[in-house]
Amino acid sequence: MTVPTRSRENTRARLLDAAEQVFAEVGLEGATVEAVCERAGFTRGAFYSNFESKDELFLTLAASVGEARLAAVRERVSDVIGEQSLDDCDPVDLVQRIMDSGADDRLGVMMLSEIRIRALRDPAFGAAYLAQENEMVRGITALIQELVDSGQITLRVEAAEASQLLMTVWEGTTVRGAMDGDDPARLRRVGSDALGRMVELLRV
Amino acid sequence: MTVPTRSRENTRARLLDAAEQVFAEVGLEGATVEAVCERAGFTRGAFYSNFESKDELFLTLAASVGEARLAAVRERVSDVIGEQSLDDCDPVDLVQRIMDSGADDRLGVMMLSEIRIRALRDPAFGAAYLAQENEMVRGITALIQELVDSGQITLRVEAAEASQLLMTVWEGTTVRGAMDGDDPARLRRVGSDALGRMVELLRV
DNA sequence: CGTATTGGATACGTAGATGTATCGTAGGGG
DNA sequence: CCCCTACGATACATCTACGTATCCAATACG
Repeated sequence: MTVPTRSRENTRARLLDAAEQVFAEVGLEGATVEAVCERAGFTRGAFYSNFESKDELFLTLAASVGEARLAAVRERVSDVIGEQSLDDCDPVDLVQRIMDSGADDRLGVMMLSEIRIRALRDPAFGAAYLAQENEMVRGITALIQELVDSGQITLRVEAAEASQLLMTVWEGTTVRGAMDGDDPARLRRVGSDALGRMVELLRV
Repeated sequence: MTVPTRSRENTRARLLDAAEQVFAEVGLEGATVEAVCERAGFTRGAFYSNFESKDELFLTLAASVGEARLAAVRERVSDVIGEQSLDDCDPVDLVQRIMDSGADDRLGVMMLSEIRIRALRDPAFGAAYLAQENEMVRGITALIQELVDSGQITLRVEAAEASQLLMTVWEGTTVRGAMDGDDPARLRRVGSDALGRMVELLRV
């Protein structure tokens, strides 16, 4: 085929993977292009052949991570909604299944924090980030609304507000959890627990 | 007095102030020592005469910011508790008064984010940060417990858990608010509103 | 097969940030 | 009133990261 075999796409992917780790570990500003290349097993030559600058790399990576998160949530939501028996499921369990593994490992949390801090500083980027997150919330809202409509659960607030709160609590708890321990299992647990308790609060 | 008059303390304070702004704006790694000095109206000579490195400056600043936050919450809590008429106050209002202005301007949010990300990466620092935040939560818990004991309010969860949730929601909402608009008034509003709704959820 | 093209490596020049070593000066102590 | 100390400025050497320009090799294609 006309597609390059010493695959450009593959190189880009490896660079993006490496960048995700490095950015998470030392932060965007702290990361050097060379460090990213080294981890990916390339030299800076390869990098500048594929990206214009560290910033472009970050933007690309952030978009990729964001889309992956969004896609994951969408898939999970439609999975759950698709299940014929929406009735005999524990709502707490449902919400946990949706959010779990959004970014449940330490590095994921760090990378997300890095993205958020950039979103705070750069208005355009921030708008994009918020738009994406709103999409996630909409997805979850749809699911919750489904539960409400089917009489599975009765809420004390609107579905939209509930999902927004769940999202916020999940994010905050995950970050907090990542701060005092590496254990990924415990990290996941902490997030799930918080969500569960939050759901209980939201129910009538 | 034996205390230097071209006041060392004053210089340190000015440098810390400048650092807070610069760190918030461009991040810890992105900030240059020279930028901090320039904003403070000094040269790097003054800096290295007062601090060992940028990192030591950050640590000092973070400690200072943290202590200020903690002190503010403590003071507000004891103010509120001290008020003879704890009975005719709106609980929602109380909570809002406590948390409001913890870090309600854009720069404050950014600086806090910077501190949090460092807390994520540096275990020792993270432990210190969490300890401080737990102290804040304890203070708020005390206040809430007071309200519960006096029969002013009945909660669906324990006071400790309630205050932890309030803290999390407030932090998350503030960050989110800072992302899509500068307006400090609106920012404060957004935070307060979220707290208000959360309090309603927590009540029986 | 040989050749052109493309992906990646090497090498180099440059800019900016760091930290130190030295100097000048303002204020307090004798 | 003068000196001496401490604080901050200036000057300098170094180092790291960046980006570009050039070179080498592998692969697609005739």
